Amino acid sequence: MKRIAESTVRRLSIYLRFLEESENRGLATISSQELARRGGTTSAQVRKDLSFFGSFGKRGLGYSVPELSASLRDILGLRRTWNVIIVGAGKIGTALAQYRGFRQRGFIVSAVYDRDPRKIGTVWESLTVRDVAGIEKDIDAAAPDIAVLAVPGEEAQGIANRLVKAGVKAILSFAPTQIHTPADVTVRSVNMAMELEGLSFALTSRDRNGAEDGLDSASR
Amino acid sequence: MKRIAESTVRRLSIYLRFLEESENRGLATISSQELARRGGTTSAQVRKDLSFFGSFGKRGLGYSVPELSASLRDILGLRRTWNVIIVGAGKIGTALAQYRGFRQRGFIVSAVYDRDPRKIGTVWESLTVRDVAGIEKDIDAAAPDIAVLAVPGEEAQGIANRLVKAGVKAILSFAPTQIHTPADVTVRSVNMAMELEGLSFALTSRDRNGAEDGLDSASR
DNA sequence: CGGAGCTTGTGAATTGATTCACAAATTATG
DNA sequence: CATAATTTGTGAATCAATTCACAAGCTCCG
Repeated sequence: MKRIAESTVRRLSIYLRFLEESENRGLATISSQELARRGGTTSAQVRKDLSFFGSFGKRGLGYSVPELSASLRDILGLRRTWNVIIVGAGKIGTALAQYRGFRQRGFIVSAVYDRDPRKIGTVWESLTVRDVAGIEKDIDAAAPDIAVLAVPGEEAQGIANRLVKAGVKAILSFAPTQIHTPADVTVRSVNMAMELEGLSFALTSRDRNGAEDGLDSASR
Repeated sequence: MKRIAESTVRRLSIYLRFLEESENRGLATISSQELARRGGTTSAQVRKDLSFFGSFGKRGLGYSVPELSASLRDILGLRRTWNVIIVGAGKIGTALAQYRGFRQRGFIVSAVYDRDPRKIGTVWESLTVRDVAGIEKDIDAAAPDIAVLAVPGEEAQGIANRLVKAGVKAILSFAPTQIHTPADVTVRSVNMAMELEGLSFALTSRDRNGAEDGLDSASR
């Protein structure tokens, strides 16, 4: 099977979000044009993205909203639930553990870990914070699909190594540093510092060059 | 001036993070090779990225750690501080408002807004939550550089429109939906759902294709 | 001080992603 | 039922990003 670009997968997510919204509003069909408008891209891009996975539309008519929704959920692997653990019960970890959106989309947080004895044992919404020291044993037993890494930068790589050794194959990292893993482990990372610096760069170079005529309108 | 790719700017951030770490450890010089290893890229990529902005190294020796650090901070616009407001005092907004990393890197959170009367007036770390109804007046007076959007998806576009109309030129959005703005406003967005779905896709297609031989090692 | 050993900076080549453009399929209309 | 109006799916063309590869410059050592 052909390798799918990450940019394509990101856009599929965006299309799905909008399709679900359209589904709720009772729309029956939608064109690549409209999907593109809302996703901040072009209709050719939408069709190309979908074409990697099959042929979902009807010429002259567009796509059936519920059918395309279902297909995208299928492609993205969202027909099942995923077992997620969160490592790090600091500001971010706490916010994530309580974030409703996770469960809503089938990502079930089954455990939260920290190393701070003052945090271990505390309970949020039916989840007890566990000691990170025992995480390998837990991973062995529960085989979580995804680990969310919400620990300070200095500790991130060390914890990642332990997670990988214990068998975790997917990591969502919030650490401000780059995480290295073997090729069979997928890492996505959210780096706030990087995003802010991207904005800082944009604001600065705009000033430096005098009202740049750039033409980006939708984000990323 | 040539347009700089977003991917280049993202990498500059990564290089800077590692340079600062090296600076703290007292390293004097560093090669593109080493920078690449830690940034999960190649030495040619590092040199190309830097070449867009000038010539910072010494052949045969590498880059001076403090000099390159300073140059990158300069390029990224980090020699000054930036005035940041946070809109939405929910889980994410709260976590962000208290996040030390912001201030550390020169992003000063000057105000937090919400529309919930129960939240308006509450205080965290010397910041009082203000009524979002009056945000236009505040923006007029304080001219914040960056607005962090941490409101529910349904409200995000509406608030973004108000921010833009009031003069905000840079937005960091945490909304799960795409935000549209005029070309002169830069938007970066962090979309948790998208990241999780990316992992779900990777895990699923790995299974579907039977232990894919992909060769990604560092994240994004 | 001369040669060996590195490492940068950068055009050229390659690889990858996006956009174009159009035939084919479908619906709507009179 | 024929014609006009849409809209998909997809090779080909273009545009963008990455990698290659090597001359040029610097350091170090004997």
